[in-house]
Amino acid sequence: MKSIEFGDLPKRFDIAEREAFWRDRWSALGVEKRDPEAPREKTYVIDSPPPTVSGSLHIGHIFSYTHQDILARYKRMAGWNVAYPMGWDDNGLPTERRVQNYFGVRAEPNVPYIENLDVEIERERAGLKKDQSLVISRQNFIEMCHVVTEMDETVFKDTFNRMGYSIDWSDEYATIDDKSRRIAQRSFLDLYEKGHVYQIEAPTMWDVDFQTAVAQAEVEDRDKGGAYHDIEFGVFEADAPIESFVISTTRPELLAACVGITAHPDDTRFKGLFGKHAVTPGFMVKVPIFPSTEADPEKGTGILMVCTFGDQTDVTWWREQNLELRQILGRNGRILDRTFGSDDGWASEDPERANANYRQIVGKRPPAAKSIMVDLLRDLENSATGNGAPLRDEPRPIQHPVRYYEKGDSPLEYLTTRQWFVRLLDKTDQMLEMGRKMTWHPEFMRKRFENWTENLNVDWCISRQRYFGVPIPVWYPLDDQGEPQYDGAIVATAEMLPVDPESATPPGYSPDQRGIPGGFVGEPDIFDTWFTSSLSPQTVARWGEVDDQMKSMFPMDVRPQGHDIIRTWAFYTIAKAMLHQESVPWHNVMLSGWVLDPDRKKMSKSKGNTVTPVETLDAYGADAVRYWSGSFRLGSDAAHDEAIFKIGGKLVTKIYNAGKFVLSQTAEDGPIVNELDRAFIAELKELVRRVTRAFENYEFSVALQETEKFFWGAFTDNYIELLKRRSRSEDDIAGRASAVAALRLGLNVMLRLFAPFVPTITDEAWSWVFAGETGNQSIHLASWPTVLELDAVAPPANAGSFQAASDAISAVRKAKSESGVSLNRELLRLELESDEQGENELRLVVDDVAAAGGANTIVFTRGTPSADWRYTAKIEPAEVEAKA
RNA sequence: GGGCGGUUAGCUCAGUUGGCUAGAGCGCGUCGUUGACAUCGACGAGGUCACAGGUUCAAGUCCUGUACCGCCCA
Repeated sequence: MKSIEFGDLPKRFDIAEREAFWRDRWSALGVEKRDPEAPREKTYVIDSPPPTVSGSLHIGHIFSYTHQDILARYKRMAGWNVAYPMGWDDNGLPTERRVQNYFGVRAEPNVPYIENLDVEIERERAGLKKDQSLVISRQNFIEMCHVVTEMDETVFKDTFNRMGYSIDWSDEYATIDDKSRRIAQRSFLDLYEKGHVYQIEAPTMWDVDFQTAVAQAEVEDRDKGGAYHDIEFGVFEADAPIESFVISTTRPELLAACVGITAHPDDTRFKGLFGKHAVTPGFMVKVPIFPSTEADPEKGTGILMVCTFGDQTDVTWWREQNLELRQILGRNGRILDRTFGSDDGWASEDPERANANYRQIVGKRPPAAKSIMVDLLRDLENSATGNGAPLRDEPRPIQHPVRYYEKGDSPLEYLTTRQWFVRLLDKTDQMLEMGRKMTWHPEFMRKRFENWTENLNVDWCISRQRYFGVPIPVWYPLDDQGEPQYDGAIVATAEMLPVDPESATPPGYSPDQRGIPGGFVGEPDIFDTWFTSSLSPQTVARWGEVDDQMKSMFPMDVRPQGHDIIRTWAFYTIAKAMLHQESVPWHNVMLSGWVLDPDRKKMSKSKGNTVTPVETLDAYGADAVRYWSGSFRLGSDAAHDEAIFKIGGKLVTKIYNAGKFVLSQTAEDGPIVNELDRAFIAELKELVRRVTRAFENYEFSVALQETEKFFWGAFTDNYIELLKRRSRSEDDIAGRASAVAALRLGLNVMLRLFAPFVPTITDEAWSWVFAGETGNQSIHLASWPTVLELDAVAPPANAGSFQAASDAISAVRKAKSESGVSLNRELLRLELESDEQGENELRLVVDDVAAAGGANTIVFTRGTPSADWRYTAKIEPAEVEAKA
């Protein structure tokens, strides 16, 4: 029997040094490697989230990534060929913003490309001040995005490695790399062929700062202060005012864009107006008055103006009532230069006055335009009726929800632009069906997916007017006037991918035809970043590539992710798999909660309450941080609690010390024969059963808790203590062999149960003896403990033996503690009071109890157990051995 | 306004399909400790399981309602 010399191991476990050692060792042993040749049914595929590369990881990332690594390590030990890839989501606005801030640059079209651009030199040349941005070409900008994402990826990778994540880096990808771009464009081609995408020029939600369209999923409501402005309109018949009414609006700056008036059909106050025309004050524009059930009689004055466009209902009314389009807001969020009385849709009863007023707001942003409009409406000259100033009262402040792009700082506007969409509204039933085919952990998260799907009201807008992303692989022919023919879109062919239509030439054209009449023009837009990241399963499985592995990897087994991106990442991924493969993308979805600060607030950079993982890692080590993460249920939010890192650290120390102790015990080889040892193994068997079941149900925190409880309680506090004498006995050779064998088996099994949570300390302890015994160089290459494996040990004569011994030794400790006798003092005689059953149960293991209690003899007396005890130990002061 | 989750010891959280006396860690108190472990051990105190009804032989657990906290959506 190989054992260790206790003194050979350091007194303390050097966490930082050993974690570094084991990271290298795992990678040398290829612990994380999958076998690409293994069949699908032996493979367990994790669709791990590619983190957004936009600066730094925070502790919330670590929390959820740890959950998936715990799963990966468990599945690997349980015999699966685990595919655990990692990607980087470097597309999109977060990266662009970071580049803007990091380098102090801004991209604009029609700026020449500079080779080997040195920002500092160019800034100096342009004479820019600190807060001014250097304007650069799109291509230079994209190059900088690559530089920044590579930098960030290195940092992220370091942290992931320090956490001991068993990521298979041979499956690494980035959403901007060639393969991802090819697969994203392939996705578009497939959707185009199947008729699932379309482009349309229509009002869409628009962020005026980023100057791009946004999708429903990226919109959030924010409660903002605003004000109702009561404005009088005239009602005209035969070009003369016959009556008037007052509307309430929070956006008087859109008055020039007013194209209609509406009120609820049952509203008796306004019933007589329907079918007539109103005239707007200030601009004297005639607009129809129509009924609509969408109008809320309780809101404002009950009658309101319809503008192009104030909100989503304006869009609906505009469409349904076939109203004029009078768009006054430009893509940059400023009021456009328009002329009343000039062409169609801009008629006015008094063009001169309209234009005089309008000129005052041209070029302004909505807030400035608003205050100018309010002043204009205080002017009686601008009344449509001659009844006095159109603004009837001072503005009335209110709080109301305003729609924002989640990453934006200005309210969203509705602008008519041409955008590409994926048709999803007609497929919500199929989406719900897909949702039901998957198991959600925890189950209630399915509801969030269903709610979102049921409430979807716009198709998925996938085009973005940005730079750093995957180009939409499309060109448009130019007619004789050089105008793009959008209906004749030319889609790239499969062989061309990945392709940038801004530089590549479409089939059937020559490069010199770009931009000239009769030639072509490339689509300048890129995809929504979710369009690419929603293909993570297809990307990892190399869908459509020469080394396509869809058959051995798809559908995947599990998608781990945060619950905040169910409506985006989960939703779109399910949509893509449905549209492309007519399948679910995975069988399980596993949702981690958030990390809250100790005041129960969500950690975020803006609040300044974030904790960086690196400082936590430095303080406690990876195993302790993993312990913290593993102790929370899926889906539930976790407080960032220093105390739990400390407990994790204590567990690491305890495993180290218990391991050292157990493996330094020596004995002849021999079977596990003693009653107490067999009873202990029987308990261990039950533990293995429970922990395995918990893992299979994705209940990692239960698995950890069960193992931990057994380890501290049954194993270290009781079993080891009960065996201390026998495991060193000089005369009970068989008993000693049995004790040491059972101790080792117990340690061996528990190390494996702990391994997914605390991979370093368990592998360290494993390496001392078990690695050599089993031939498994790492515990992470060893197999998961099974009940079958423990069946080799015969069952105890009495199933209650271990419990009885534990209860009895507790009673002895209690008695010693209460009579102030130190625990290791010898007793000449120990009296144990119990009922008959208690005595019988203890008879088989009484020697171990006596040894552990330091009692020379145990005498049983009869008593009736109460709720609190089965055994009562009685110690006479005279029977305590004097101190040596 | 709709949906979801939570409310258990001073704190952070467990509590499987309803079933003996509601658990753990931290904190607190007392005691102990030089042959695994001071990053320690033992023992102890501490809970009307948010509230009100109901189902049941039996409810922290199931049902109904209420309150508060949080999240998602409108």
